[in-house]
Amino acid sequence: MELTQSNNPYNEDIIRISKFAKAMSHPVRVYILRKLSGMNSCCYSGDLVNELPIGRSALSQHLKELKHAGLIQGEIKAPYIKYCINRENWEKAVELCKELFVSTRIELLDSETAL
Amino acid sequence: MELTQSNNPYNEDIIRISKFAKAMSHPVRVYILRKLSGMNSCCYSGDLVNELPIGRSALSQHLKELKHAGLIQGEIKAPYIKYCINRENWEKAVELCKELFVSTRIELLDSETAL
DNA sequence: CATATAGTTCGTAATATTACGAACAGAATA
DNA sequence: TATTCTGTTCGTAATATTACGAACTATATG
Repeated sequence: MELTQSNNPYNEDIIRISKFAKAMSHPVRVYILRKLSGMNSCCYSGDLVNELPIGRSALSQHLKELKHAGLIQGEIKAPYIKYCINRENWEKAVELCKELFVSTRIELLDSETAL
Repeated sequence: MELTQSNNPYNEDIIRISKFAKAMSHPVRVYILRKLSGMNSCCYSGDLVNELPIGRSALSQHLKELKHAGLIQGEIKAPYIKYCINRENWEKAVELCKELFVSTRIELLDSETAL
């Protein structure tokens, strides 16, 4: 099958979901997102280096990738950089997941009410 | 930091989420999962080859990856193979996402009620 | 049995991911 | 100003991902 403008089967949502998933496809990045996704949570690169078995440069690359994916943002608090979730894009990701899981929405709601 | 048995920061959930995300990190695989995740939905490899700009062998690799991740399963209906979602693992993935998005649960519920 | 059909596996090549240490940039501090 | 601290970028190497076509397996069909 030939890919043209008119018959592109990968719509905007599919591309967004795959990019979001790619950003979350490494344990280090999931760890960071989990840490940051709590209400008002933030952290510094140094915190992560102490918690994780990874070097500073590799960690910096992971942070860069999460920034590039729009999922986190860094605020300079010299000499540190304070990282936190990019709420707008994070909620967009939540939306996309919700849409994908729409067929299992019944189960989702069941477990929500059980909380 | 050294990684030992006792201080492994990547727990089971983190590993599972990253593996699930990896399985969803390519547009072809998101397309397949979206197609199959609807109630009682299924498809054949031939359907996908006709819908997507990808060869049979590459598609087969993507299907293999989704199978390996436990997200889909194939049932032989010779000469075809009928693919569908592996509901058990799919719902586990929903659980993990829900847990990750727990901090944005308020927004999630808001949009649920709006449906 | 010969052939066609559906799909997988293999071999290969191009590109992407991941990690490390060294070198670097910028700000705080002695 | 020299030094220290935090974090990024660069260069490099190992490994993983992705795609293709050819060859293969298995089943259905003439």
